[in-house]
Amino acid sequence: MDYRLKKVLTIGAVEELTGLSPRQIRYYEERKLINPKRSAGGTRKYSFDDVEKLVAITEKMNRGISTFDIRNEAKREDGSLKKKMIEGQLNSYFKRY
Amino acid sequence: MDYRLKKVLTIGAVEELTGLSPRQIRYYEERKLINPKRSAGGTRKYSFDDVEKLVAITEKMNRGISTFDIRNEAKREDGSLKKKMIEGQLNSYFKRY
DNA sequence: CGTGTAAGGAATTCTGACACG
DNA sequence: CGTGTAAGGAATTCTGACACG
Repeated sequence: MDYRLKKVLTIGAVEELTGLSPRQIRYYEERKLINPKRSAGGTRKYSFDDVEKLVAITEKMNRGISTFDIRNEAKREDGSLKKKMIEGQLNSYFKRY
Repeated sequence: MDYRLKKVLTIGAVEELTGLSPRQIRYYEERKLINPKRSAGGTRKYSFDDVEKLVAITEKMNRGISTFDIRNEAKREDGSLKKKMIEGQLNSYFKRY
């Protein structure tokens, strides 16, 4: 019903809206961070909600958080947020030095 | 900004959302009832707003109103609504008998 | 781990035209 | 007038793999 949840966007549209490459978008799907539908022919279909999730994912990736941790964060929906933030900081640290 | 105005849907998505054929969708564009954008490669890109317009157009077509009159209606934004409704009834009449 | 890329194929869309009415 | 369809081509997307690190 809500436009935000309609799975109608092609990967090209998502690419344009998020700035991410198709490779990254497909990879985040492989890591279960997003869950597009498929057309009868097999092409992926995303929602604007997926686009928003990808933007949030991108921010976390930039902070050095792994797809694995992002996945867990998403599942816990929040929970031990502080612990995760520290992990993020640590990951970020090891990446930079 | 608003999802409703983003030109990101392919004609296939619009087909699915409206139930119209690609032929019909392209024809309504030719008659200036909608105005999709184009990708760099030339594929049409529609918004959810376009989808809503198409649904409204479909209703009017079913009442026997011509694309020409629908176009005028859209331009006047309302105006002589009664007159138009009568025209619609007449068109509908001639189509049915 | 996260992402780029070349490869070959399949799905999607495009245009212009003929058809019917 | 409004819409279907076959035709040929171009744009878009898909998967699996190799590469780098």
